[in-house]
Amino acid sequence: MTDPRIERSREVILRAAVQELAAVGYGGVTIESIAARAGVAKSTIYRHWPDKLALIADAFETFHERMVPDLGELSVLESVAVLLRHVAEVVVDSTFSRCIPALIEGAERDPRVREFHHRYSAERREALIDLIARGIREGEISADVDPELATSTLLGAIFYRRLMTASAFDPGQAGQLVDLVLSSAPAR
Amino acid sequence: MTDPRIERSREVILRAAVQELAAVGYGGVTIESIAARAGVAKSTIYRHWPDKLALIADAFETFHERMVPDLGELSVLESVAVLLRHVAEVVVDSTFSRCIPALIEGAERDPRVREFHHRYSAERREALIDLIARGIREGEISADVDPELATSTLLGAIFYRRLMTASAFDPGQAGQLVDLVLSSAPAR
DNA sequence: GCGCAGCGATACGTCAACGTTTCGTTCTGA
DNA sequence: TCAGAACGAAACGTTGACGTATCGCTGCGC
Repeated sequence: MTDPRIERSREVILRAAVQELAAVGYGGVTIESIAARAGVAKSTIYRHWPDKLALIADAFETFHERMVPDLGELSVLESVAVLLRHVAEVVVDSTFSRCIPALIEGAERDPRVREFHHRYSAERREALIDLIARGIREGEISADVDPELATSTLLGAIFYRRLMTASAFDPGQAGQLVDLVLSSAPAR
Repeated sequence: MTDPRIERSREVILRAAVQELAAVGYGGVTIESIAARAGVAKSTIYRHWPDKLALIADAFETFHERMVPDLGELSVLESVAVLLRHVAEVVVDSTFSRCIPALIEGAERDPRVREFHHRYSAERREALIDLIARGIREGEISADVDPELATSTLLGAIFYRRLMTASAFDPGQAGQLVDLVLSSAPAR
């Protein structure tokens, strides 16, 4: 059998790494601070990961929250609202949310960070694009709506408020947001 | 008179600081790299600013682009489209744009950065909120539209694409975006 | 219970950036 | 022209983080 201490160490270190990322940002993370938070010797970390980025990437891969909730038998518009509300709740306050600025900045400078930042972002986006496309096929949403643009618009509202302003998006506004963007009969 | 060398040094250093910020990010900026880029001795920088953050803040204050273009006698919807197109152009590609991730990350960790990040963001937002409110008063936009929410939505679409995805918002889509969000007659 | 592998503690060398200081040079205003 | 201010160049001490290495100890599998 494989030594259970290995898995236990890995887990506590990965968790500590995500918390550190959320707390001090991508540029601020330190192997030593992660070790301290995890209650682990620095050497133990270097036994499992070659360097800092590998650890951070691994940690994020392990602990990022999949922002796509289970949608039951709801209508498309209701599903979109539920999904957006869920995204908003995560974005407004969660460990993951506090990692986002770190990821954005990291993605700007490091191709490896960029790769998984965009990958996880795309995962959320595609769920929504598919949903809206279905809504159009089923006649619930106007065919004038571009699913891709609408998705950027819906998610954008939530992330914009979190990243660029002092007041976060209120998850209770999710329905109102859906109405604004999707329940429309374009004038032109 | 005051020595002209002072102003000349300040200017070339501030410009170099913004360029460095755009190039390597908030966490990556180095006094020495700024000095090198500016063609100036490190001691000269410390003669004018007490520390790194003071310099960065000053530089950004000096060189950030005001993303609010002059709007002539256009209709409200046309004005919004022009404004969004301008924002998109700046966000897609500009020195300022490359500073945004750095600002977001900086704002997350440092209250002073947060203060001016939010301030400049609010400047853009308020111009748009006022415009939309005017559109509602003049009957060009449905009274069901919440100007604040619509603004976050419009700007959000642009920033979201820049910060979270691999493909930036196409400024040519500005009109389509306005149609989607504002040219609506809500179904409910 | 034995041997080994994983761990904690700790010390170490390296490096990069900080911010300071010094000193000779050059530019400026009076 | 001349005193003083600003600057460039360079050296310096300090700090903090990196990543490495050593060495007992302890818990694991067999």
